[in-house]
Amino acid sequence: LLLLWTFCEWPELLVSNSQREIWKWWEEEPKYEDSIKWMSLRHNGPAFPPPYERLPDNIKFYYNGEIVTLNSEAEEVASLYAKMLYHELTRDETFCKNFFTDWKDAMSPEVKDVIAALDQCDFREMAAYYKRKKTNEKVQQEFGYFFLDGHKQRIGNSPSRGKLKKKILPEDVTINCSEKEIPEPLPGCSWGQVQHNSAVIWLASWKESPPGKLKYMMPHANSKLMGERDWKKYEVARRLKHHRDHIQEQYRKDWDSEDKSLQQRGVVLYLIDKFALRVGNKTKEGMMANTFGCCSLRVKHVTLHEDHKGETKKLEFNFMGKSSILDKKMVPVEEKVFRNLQLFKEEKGERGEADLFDHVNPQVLNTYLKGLTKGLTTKVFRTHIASITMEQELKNLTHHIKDKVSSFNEANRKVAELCNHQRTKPALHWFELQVTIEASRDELSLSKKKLEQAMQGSSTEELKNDVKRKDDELRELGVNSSMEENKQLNLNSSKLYYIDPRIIVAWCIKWGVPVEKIYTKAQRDKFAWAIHMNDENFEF
DNA sequence: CGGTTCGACTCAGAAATGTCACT
DNA sequence: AAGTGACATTTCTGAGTCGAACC
Repeated sequence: LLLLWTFCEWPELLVSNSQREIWKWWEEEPKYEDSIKWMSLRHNGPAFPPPYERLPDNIKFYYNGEIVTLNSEAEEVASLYAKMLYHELTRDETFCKNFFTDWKDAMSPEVKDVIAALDQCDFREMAAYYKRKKTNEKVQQEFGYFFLDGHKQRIGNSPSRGKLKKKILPEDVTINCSEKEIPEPLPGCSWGQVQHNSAVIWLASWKESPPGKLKYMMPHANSKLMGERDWKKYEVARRLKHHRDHIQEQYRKDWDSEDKSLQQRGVVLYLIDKFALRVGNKTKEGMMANTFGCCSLRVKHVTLHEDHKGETKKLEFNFMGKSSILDKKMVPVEEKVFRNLQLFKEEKGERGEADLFDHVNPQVLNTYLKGLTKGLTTKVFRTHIASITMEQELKNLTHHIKDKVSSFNEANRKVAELCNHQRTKPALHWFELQVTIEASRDELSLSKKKLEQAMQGSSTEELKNDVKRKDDELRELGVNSSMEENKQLNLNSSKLYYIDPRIIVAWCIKWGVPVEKIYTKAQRDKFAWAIHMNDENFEF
């Protein structure tokens, strides 16, 4: 399960330093059908890092205190572990066990005989070497480009490095490009497959092994291919306003339906329409914590409060959502929804583990929604509600607050709250903390020593205080290391994925706020289409 | 034909990196 | 004037959605 290398830097070949061409694709008439994504697509394929370089002679690996010379492959694998020696993961039993098993496979028989336990291995010299090397080298991480219909475009994610996965070779990679524009693989290698599929936008793909999931090399967010989709996404979300009344009317009727699946669909749709929940596909039941969305909610995730704090009919959500972020909130609901939920829970005998909505699933919902208007699916509601809310909040807040940027952030915060976008304040890294504690302990013992020496002499009061203070500091560090994580709102996700940029651009023009105050460089590139439209009167 | 898996995107917070004011 | 530390921005890649293929 080891990935020795994976794709990383892009060859500089195609990178020119000349001024960046701005392709105003949003001003052009569509030249081909929706289902065709490109006419020509040229790129160099993924770049592979150079082969492994052996450690210099002065850097040793020790087993049980003795120098052991590893064979090249075993050393390469060891270097992966050494590089993350001070990462919390190296304390994880399973991680170490897996690593050790895989590492042994890479060892020569002689080395294998010697190395019997991971905890007798001393990687510290190697770790120090790589830490030095990393800071010295300052690897130039230049992004690559590809050519779409003759225009230069950036490539998106440069896939992971240094993770424990299988080595990816050109033979594992499928290239997607124009005919006659096939990139050169590494000398002596060949691509696994080459295809010319203009119905998709990816440039290269490969299977990650494990877990066998497909990975893609995709265009950058600021490219035409991605921007176009983004624009389209907001257009669909915008159109929902013409259908929302009808949808609401319909689901209110469905609450009274004799048909269980209609009745449940009605309630689920209400929850999605009111509280911007995700649809909730089935998630893989592995060792990972199960997460939930609207359709997959269990009985225990919803608590009904008949009379909560003097108000009536409140619903309490409490479940793990996407990325294991806790969704916990108390919301008012309409009488009939309340009664229906009560019924659904009773039907399952209040068994907490039972599925609350056992007669609907995401496919059923989307099939229904697609029938109402083209492109409508459940996730559109989140986009729609977020954008509508932003527009409304901006209208309400901007007049009252002198600082326009703060009022913007305030509106943004409301949307983030709605979408339950959280951010975990990172606790001090385990290792860094250990180092700090270690240093602190050294200081303390030094002070103690000084104190002892001074005992013979006179003025020891100051030194005594010093010892006491340092002792307290050390104790404090110990407490902080077990500090509980504290959750805060994260405004970035909603800004990047849910709020129509044209709303923001219009607001900027109206209040004379430079777009630069709101969007970062990368964000301005991503939303170039919206910024260039420059429509002050835009209404979502 | 209903459920499950697969392929292709789309969204997610954390980690890594950059910046800037202050020593 | 190089370090440092708080905060901002960018990168990374896992975790969702959803239509289509498969069975």
